[in-house]
Amino acid sequence: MGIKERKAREKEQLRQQILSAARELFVNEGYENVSMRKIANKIEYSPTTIYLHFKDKADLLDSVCKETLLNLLNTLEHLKRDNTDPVETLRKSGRAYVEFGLKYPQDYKLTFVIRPQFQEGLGLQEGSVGEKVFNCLRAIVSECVEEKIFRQVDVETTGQVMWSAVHGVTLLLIDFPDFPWIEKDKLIDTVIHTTIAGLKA
Amino acid sequence: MGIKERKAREKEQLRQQILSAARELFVNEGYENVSMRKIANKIEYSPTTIYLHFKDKADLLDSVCKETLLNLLNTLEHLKRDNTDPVETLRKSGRAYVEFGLKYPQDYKLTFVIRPQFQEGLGLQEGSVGEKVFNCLRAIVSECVEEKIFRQVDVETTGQVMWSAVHGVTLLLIDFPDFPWIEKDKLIDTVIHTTIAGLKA
DNA sequence: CCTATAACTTAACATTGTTAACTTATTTAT
DNA sequence: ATAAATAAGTTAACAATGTTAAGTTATAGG
Repeated sequence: MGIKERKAREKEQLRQQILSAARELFVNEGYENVSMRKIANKIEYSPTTIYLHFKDKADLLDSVCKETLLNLLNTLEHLKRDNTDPVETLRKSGRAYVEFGLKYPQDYKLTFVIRPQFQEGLGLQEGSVGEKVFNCLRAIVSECVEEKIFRQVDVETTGQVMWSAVHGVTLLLIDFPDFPWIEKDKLIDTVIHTTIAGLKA
Repeated sequence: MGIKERKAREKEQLRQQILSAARELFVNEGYENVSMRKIANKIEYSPTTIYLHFKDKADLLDSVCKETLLNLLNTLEHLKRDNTDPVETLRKSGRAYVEFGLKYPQDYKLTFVIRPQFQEGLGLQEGSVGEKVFNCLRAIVSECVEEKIFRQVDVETTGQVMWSAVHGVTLLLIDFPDFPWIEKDKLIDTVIHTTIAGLKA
């Protein structure tokens, strides 16, 4: 019965092929400027083959974003954590978050801006990767809160404030590259530093 | 010679008609889902007439965004300012900024997210409305800095940190309406409060 | 060997942004 | 007043888009 498994493997392989072709094109040319035909050409299949693996273009985007979130999750979870200083861990995580966004700007925008527009009503459903990412942030924040380093008792509030800050600076730097920003690294550090300072009593 | 002026007036009138039809459609159905033909139908002209007033669809978007920025500028400039307390003015401005974004979410996204994607390389050119908006923020921030209320001497840094915070929370609330946010007003206030607290010594 | 099923393609549909060519009306110059 | 020029607007067409339905081909199971 190994023959059925080979088929399944081949199918999964093609799925991955489509996915990585789509990602590459989305990232380089922007979601709107990539047609199903372009993706199909790249993998040397007919356009309709894609529809055997993905419901439509939005579904394809969805899958690409899921991968991006997995990458982000992986990045955040594998940070060297200083167990004696939770605030330092939070700072590092914030830094890593922004850096991730700037390293893969199109991926970041695809995931956190474009996708909500096309796939509306995504509220962090149970078991989703997005939920895991936020849980990761929640865990780090909660350590800081539990040790009463922060004024704010509420873990949710603290986490959401932190997310707002890093999300904001990431998107501004991506979307307005020609704006007269101060030195980029200084801005990122100051945003994170300021937010953490503000969260302390 | 009043005849030429009438013509010009009529032309301007049609331009405005196109513009407001476009805005309404963009806002209700999203930039991508609005075709030139749809706009043309709405104003009862042929599609190509639009091209007599606007270079292309991106130019139309540009003009819509310019209006949005003028609205935002107007909102910010007409805030009742407490001249004895610059920090309170900053707080109010931040609040007004976020509220503006949430009141016209599609306009906000169009201006600060979609437009940079289609009209890249817009770096706050001289005399632009965007520049005026940022100058407005700069002025408020600089009062706070000059009175040495803030740790940070640099006006630019302070302003950009503040912008990051309000931009971040605005977009998150717009893009993920189903996320389990804490109470919306509390989040906005906490973001602004935290940032300002962090900016103080 | 036949049949059912899976994998894939071809052809078609309506819709998109945009351009070129055409018509019609109005202003200017002679 | 009439011819020429200009402006305003339309019709028709282009290539490209996402997606579906129908058709083809090869392979698996009985």
